[in-house]
Amino acid sequence: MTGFSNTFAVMGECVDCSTNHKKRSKAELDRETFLEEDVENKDFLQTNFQERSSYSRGGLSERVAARAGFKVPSINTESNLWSLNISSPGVSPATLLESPVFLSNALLSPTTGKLSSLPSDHKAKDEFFDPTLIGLEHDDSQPYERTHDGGSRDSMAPADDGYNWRKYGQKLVKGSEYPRSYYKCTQPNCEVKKKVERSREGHITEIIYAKTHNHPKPPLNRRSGIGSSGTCNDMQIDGTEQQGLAGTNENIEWTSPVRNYGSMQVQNRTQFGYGDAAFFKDEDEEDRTSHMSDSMGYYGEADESEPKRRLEIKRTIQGGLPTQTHNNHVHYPVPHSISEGLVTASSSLFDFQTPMRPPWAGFSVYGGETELLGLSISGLAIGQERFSMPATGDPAGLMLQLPAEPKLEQVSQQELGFSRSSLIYRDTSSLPQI
DNA sequence: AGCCTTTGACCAGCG
DNA sequence: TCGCTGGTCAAAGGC
Repeated sequence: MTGFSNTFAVMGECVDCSTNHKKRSKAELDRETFLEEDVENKDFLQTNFQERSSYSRGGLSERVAARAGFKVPSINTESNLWSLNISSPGVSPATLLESPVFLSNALLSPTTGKLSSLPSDHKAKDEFFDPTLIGLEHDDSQPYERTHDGGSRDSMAPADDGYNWRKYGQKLVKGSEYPRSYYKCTQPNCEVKKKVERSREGHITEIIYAKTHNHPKPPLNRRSGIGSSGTCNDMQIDGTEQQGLAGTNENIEWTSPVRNYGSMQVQNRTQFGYGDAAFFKDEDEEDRTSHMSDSMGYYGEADESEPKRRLEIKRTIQGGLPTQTHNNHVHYPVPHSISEGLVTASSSLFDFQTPMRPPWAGFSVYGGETELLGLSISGLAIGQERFSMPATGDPAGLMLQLPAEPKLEQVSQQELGFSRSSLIYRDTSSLPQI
């Protein structure tokens, strides 16, 4: 396996975790006020799964952001927009979104619940985790993406998410340090646009997508081929059925009705789904539970009976959702899977909120500055192995720095039982408990 | 030739 | 009505 860049980073806004944070707008302050009030709600996640109103206003992402310190993808279902704040020098967020690290359940076959594209041997696994394929390899000499024509242009290519974009404008937006670039999907009749903000160093600080693609991703030999090169395109896919599924991860073998369900959700909501609470609005809890499992592609072990699984995934829900354990030590559902499919995205949230998850399937964020150090990311559990990378934290920006070499750990099938392909943010035992 | 970025101008919404 | 702001247009030029 080639080495990982040590500059891979996921950075979000730190919500009032230090007094040295940058000045914030009134809207941000108002939001924080709202968030502080909401901390009183211990079951906020469950609430958000059941209450569309708060969810659709982006409350969930903001709450998660408030608790996790990350600015997570937010969804505005009314405007059909979502935004992502992410900084990844040399790694396009879009690539990250599609990488196995963030794709989690996307690897599950919606039909069988199995990892449809799972390599069967070590070599294959290593290849699968080739960081060049998932966009984690980073050349320090290229702090940002450039167009593939050798970087002769001064411009930086938009975050490559597999689609072709044409820049049609750039503007320095008030309140933003950096200019905002406007891109349109070059596909005829596709109205998808995105706004990208980059820092002076070329780091993408924000991406906002609008609307959804009404076409599959173009072939790889398109003009702009950075980032997605080989990411997910080597798997079988029913291309005719992914119409409307924005950025469908080609790792998924869409062969079940779940595909249609997912497609419907994406078309009606947002390009990158995150959670699916609204879908369950009019359903009773059991149905909701069932749909959750469907939507997230989780079908449990192959030898489990459907009623048993239903009863189990229900007990989960009824058992409460321990989302906050201490004042400053919080286990949060982090949107680790920010892939372009709602099926995947919805599952990620559920994975993180469930108390059924194995003990390592948590993500801790500490309120103090130094406590972030030592935070680790355990990645995609694949087959019998788990991919993990110790990370160091940047207290100011919540930047997680990954070491050169990720670590593959053996993971028992039992551990993998609940969510075998989920990316796991794990708090290490070395982290201080407050 | 085609596709892209750049960039100033224009437009629409809002207070 | 006016100014501000974000978003878009379109001509020019590069690759």
